[in-house]
Amino acid sequence: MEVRRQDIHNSDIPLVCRACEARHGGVCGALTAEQLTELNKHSSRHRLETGAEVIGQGEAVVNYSNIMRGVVKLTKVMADGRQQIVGLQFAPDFLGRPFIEESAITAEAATESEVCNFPRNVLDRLVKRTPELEHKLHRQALKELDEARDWMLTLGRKTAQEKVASFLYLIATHIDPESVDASSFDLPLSRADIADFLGLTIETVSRQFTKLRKENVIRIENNRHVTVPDMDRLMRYAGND
Amino acid sequence: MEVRRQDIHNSDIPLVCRACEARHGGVCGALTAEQLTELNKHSSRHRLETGAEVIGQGEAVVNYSNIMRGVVKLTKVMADGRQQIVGLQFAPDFLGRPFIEESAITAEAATESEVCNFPRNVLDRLVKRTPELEHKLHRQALKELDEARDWMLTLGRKTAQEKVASFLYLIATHIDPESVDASSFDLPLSRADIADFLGLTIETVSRQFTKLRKENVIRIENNRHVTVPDMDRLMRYAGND
DNA sequence: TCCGGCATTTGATTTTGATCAAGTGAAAGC
DNA sequence: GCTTTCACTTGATCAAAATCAAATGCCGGA
Repeated sequence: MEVRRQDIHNSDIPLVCRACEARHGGVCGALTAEQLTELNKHSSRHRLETGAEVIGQGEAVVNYSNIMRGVVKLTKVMADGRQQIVGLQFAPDFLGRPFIEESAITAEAATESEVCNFPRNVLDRLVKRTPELEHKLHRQALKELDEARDWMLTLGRKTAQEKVASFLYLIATHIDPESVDASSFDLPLSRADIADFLGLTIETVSRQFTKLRKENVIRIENNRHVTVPDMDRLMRYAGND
Repeated sequence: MEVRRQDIHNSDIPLVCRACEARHGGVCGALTAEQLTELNKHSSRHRLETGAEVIGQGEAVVNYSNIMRGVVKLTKVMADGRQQIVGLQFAPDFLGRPFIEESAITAEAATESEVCNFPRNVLDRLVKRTPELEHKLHRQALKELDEARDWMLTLGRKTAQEKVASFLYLIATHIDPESVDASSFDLPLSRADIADFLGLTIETVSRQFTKLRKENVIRIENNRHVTVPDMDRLMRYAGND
C-alpha cells in the first residue's frame, strides 16, 4: 500500500519531514513529496511543557497535530469538576477530530512533548483530494475506537487492583514501541492523572501501587520509574487471561 | 455532498434498496445505482430474535451489516464472565469493524431486529474504489468514538443514579430520531443489559429506577415503558448541566 | 543547610454499591 | 385454573473504594 512512496527521491521531501516518525507510522506517510511540501509550508513544530493545553473542551478546532514526542492525554470534565481521561496518545499518533467544528474534549501534554501543528483547513483540503490520507485517518479512528472500548471494559467491570495493573500493562506496551524490553519504563502520568484515567481517587491508586509492590508484581523507584519482573504475571493481575 | 445521487433515476436502484433508510442516514447513500445493484446481488436481509448473535468475540469477520430496524448491543466479556456493553447501535447504523480479521467484540440483537448483511470482501472492494464510501465509514467510526468517550466519562465518574439517568436520556434521544416527542418510549434493554451497559448490578439498576420513579423524574409502566415528564430535569439528574 | 511547597503515602472512618436472600408479579405451559 | 418460570423488586448485610485527615519524602530556592 505504501510501496508507491518508496521510490520518491528523498531530496524532494521537506527537510524537517525526512527524519520524521509520522511519515512512517503516522498520517503523513499517505502523502506525496509535493503534498508534504505543501503541508509543511503551513505547519510548525512546538515544544509543549507538561500540562500545556493543545485544545480545550468546547473550543473551535483550528489545528490538527502529529505527536512527535511525548504523551498527550484526552480528558472530559463535568460541570462540577469531575474529570475523566478518555484517551492517551503516543508519538507518532495523529491528534484531532476531523469533520467537527468544536472539540468535545481537552487535549493536553501529559509529559514534556513535541507536536507538529497544521491548520485544519489545509489538511481538510488535502483529505478531500487524497483517499489514501482519509484511509489513514480512518484507520487511526478505528484504532482509537478499539482502545476506547477496551478501556470501557476496564472502567465498568474491573476492580481497583485490576485497573491499576491494566494501566501499567498499557503503558508498558505503548510507551516505547521500539524497545525490545518493555519491562522497565517511566510513568508518563502523575498519580492524579492515573486516578482520572482509571475512574478512581489518587488514594486508591496509591494503595494499589503499594499492594502490587508488596506482592512483587512491580518494583518502583522515585515514584515514577517502574520495573516489571514478569509481564505475564502483571497481565493476569490486570484480568487479561 | 449527496447531491449527485438525487438525479439518478429511481428505477435504476434495486427494489429492496429504494425504501431503505440506510440509503439516507447510512453508508449505502455513498453508492451509485450500479454499485448498489452489485452490492445488492450479494446481500441478504435477516430478521433477528432478541439475543441472536450477529458476530462473536474472537470470530472471523465475514460479514458487515446495516441495521434496518431494532437495537444491537456490542459487548465484551472477560474470561471469568464479567461483561460490559461497549456500544449500542440503532437503525440505520453500519455494523462492522473494517480492516480487521477477527472481531474484538460480540454483537447481538438487544431487541427483535432486522439487518441487511453483505460479504466483507464485496464491501472491502467497493471501499477501495469509492472514496465517498470510505468517508461515510470514517464518519461513522468517529461518531462511535465520540459516543464511546462520552460513555467513558459516565462509567468512570458518575454515580449509580447519574448512570441510570444518563442511560434513560441516551435512549430517549436515540430510540426514535424522527419522533418529535422523545418523552415516551420503550426500553430496548432488560435490567441485566442496562446493568452491563452501566457497569452496575441489576439490583442497583432496579433501585435507581425505583428512586427516579419516586422522585417523579420518570414514570414506568410494564417495566419497559418509560415516560419522562421533564427532559431537562432528567438531564440534570444525568449530570449533564 | 534549612524551609516551603508539592506529590505521594498511610491511616481511620464513612459511604456507595455489591452480594446474598427473599419476595412479587406477569406471562407461558400443563 | 393452577403451577412454573423468569424478570424484576425489595430488604439485610458486607466489602470495596471514597472521603477526611495526617504523615512522609522529595525537590528547588533562600
